Amino acid sequence: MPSDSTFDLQAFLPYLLTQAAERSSLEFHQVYKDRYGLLRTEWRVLFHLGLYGSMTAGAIGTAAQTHKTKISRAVHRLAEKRYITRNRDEKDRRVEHLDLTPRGRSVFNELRGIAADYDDALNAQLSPQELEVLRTALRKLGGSDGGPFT
Amino acid sequence: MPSDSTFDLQAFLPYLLTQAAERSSLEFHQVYKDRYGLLRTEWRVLFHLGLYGSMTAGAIGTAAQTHKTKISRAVHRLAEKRYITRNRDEKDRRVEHLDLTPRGRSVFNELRGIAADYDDALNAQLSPQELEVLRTALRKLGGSDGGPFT
DNA sequence: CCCGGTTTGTTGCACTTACAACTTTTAAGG
DNA sequence: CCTTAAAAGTTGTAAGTGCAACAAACCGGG
Repeated sequence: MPSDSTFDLQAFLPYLLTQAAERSSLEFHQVYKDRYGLLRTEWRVLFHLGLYGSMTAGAIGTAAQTHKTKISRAVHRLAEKRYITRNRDEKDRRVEHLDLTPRGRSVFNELRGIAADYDDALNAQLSPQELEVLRTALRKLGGSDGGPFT
Repeated sequence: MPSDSTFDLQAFLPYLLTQAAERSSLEFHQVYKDRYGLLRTEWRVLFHLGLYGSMTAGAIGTAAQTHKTKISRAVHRLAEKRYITRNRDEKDRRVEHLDLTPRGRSVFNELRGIAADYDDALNAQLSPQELEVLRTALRKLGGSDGGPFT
């Protein structure tokens, strides 16, 4: 016998968000996984370096809201694949500056194109107004600042 | 040196969705994990049974768009914890009908209350109009029907 | 009735992840 | 200086996940 309350799973934001996130990531995930053997965090590191240039592991972790152990292992594998280089900072030798190799940049460029196309396909499902509101709302919910959390 | 294109990670829907989903699930996840030792899929199974009554593993998997192996393992653990019962269908003995035990229902009731409160806190971050559009958009993106996929 | 094909669900294994503990380096105080 | 604390990453281990292979039950035609 079902519940007697009015709680609606189909209106519960964390549930809806997770469903939409998983579904919308799936196809693109398949591409970078099948073609380059990349995991999600590796893709994220690659894209941060490709879009924003040289960064440290910590900076990427902060920007992507990803735990440092995940970043650490992603960096390790990307370096193993020769997609990035790691250079110790001479001033602060705890830190390494990460950069794409030519090979890494070429992978990034290809994936960026695919991502852009894929994003277009997703966006086509929604009206421009919906998209605008959606992005604003997602930034509020996903941002590292404010909110009912902390 | 950063990219020369206009691709914007902060506007890429799968990225925004994943960030918002992870962040918005985190606190509630912590509750059902710490208080009842439940994993996400176990919570989902519990909520489906609590809200919609007796279901089979397959039906839950379809409704929640979750792979059958995850459902299978979640069901196993929920039964182990005595939160649900499993009853073979006499007509089709491949199938089991799953139901909450009194204990399971009590856990569900408590979590449902917490979820409702939590949802309120999330909703308070957005205007009613934003919420309306957001839910509509998320259902389009997360639904198992239509879309640019398949 | 029985053989191949489907459906429902489970399991083995390789792989990924989370969490805490750890190393190395830097910074701050006395 | 020397001690203690903090910051940046790394690693060990237990646990969860994905994928493919599997068993069991059903279904339909010959």
